[in-house]
Amino acid sequence: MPRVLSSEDVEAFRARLCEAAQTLFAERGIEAVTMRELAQALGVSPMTPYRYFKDKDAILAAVRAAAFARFAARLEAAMAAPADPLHRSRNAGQAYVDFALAEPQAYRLMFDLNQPTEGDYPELQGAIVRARRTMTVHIEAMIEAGQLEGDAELIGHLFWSVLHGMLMLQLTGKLAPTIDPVKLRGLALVTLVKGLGIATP
Amino acid sequence: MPRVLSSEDVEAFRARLCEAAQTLFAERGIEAVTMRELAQALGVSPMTPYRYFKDKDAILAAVRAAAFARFAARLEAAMAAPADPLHRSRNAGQAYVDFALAEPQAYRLMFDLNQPTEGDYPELQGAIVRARRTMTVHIEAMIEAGQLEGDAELIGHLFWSVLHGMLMLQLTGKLAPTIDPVKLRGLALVTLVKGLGIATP
DNA sequence: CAACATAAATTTACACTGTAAACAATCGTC
DNA sequence: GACGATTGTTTACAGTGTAAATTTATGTTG
Repeated sequence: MPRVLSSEDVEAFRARLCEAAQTLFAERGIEAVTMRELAQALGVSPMTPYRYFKDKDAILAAVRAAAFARFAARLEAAMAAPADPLHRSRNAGQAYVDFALAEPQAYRLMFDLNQPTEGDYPELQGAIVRARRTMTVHIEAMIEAGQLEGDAELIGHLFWSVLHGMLMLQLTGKLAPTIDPVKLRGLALVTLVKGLGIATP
Repeated sequence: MPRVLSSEDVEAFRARLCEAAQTLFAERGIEAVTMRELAQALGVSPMTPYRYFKDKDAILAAVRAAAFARFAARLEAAMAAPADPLHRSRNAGQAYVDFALAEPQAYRLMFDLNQPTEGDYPELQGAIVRARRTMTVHIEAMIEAGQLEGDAELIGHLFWSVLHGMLMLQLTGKLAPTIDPVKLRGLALVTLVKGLGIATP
């Protein structure tokens, strides 16, 4: 117990806690994880996390922010390959789906309606803004390349809505048993490409 | 306290409880409502609801089923007016949005990722199946009318995904401040109509 | 009609949750 | 070397969902 904690130590503990929380969430489900479990996973007494986070909601917000950061990083990585805007667009969509299906609990938490609004957590808000910008960047590129016309931000939100809607219906088990999610995503893609008038080579 | 309860009485109590739950959910938010509050709202002791529902999840499932039933009824009503299939389609989409925005807490509960899967609650499952069928019926009508080609169920799920995705992003506050939800829905409509090749008069 | 059996409702009790408040232990500073 | 502040722990509490025991009230029966 050092008398004073460097801000690096504080940040390190927070990171360790978020990591442990994320792991436990993925294992046992989010709502099944308790404060005491979390503390025990860090080998620390039940009240210690409260020295580093105001309350449980603050922990969830930090985990959400980390998830959005990973998410944005994946999208950016998927668009780093030097391809034409249309292909980058496809890669981004695929990365979006891959992330949601690889880390469903994280995706759940990111878009959980029961979580408090992000307004109270600046770090989380920043992560969301970054992810959102990442999603519109390639639309702007397509517009600049003359492959598409319209409001980039609005079109980006349309793509986002379609992806999010399909994934949520799938993750909540609302799709009919006869519906193949892959086919659905294929239909969505060709419909959007045609409907928006995106120029295909 | 009659000695034996007719099944009508049982059903009546369940209905009263669901109604009270729905009201409290809309007022104070879903997760803030407790079993004891619910019982008190019915003028009954805290354990009495357990005579009519196995546990809290069963109550939530019943409320969800009722919400899906109201939802399906709204959609059906919106499509009852004798218009051509395309207009009925528009009306259905509008009714979908109106319902979600008029009863956001109900819509939240219906598509809450934290709720147990509907497999354990046959009544709920039936309500969902009915709502889903309602959503594909007008697509089939358009195909039969020669205004559209393709798999009706798949296309229905695409419409559903777009509506659900836009609404969830809006309800979770994930839309950028510069995005007007009405504009977004307008763009979605014209894009789907054009992308799917729906014949417009 | 009185006594009982039984189903409905209540009361009590318990394990568990998040967290506030009091407490103990440890280190840099004078 | 003693002090004061800060970290971590212990204790305590109100509130949750719900299991078990208990009471209450009624339809049936001797």
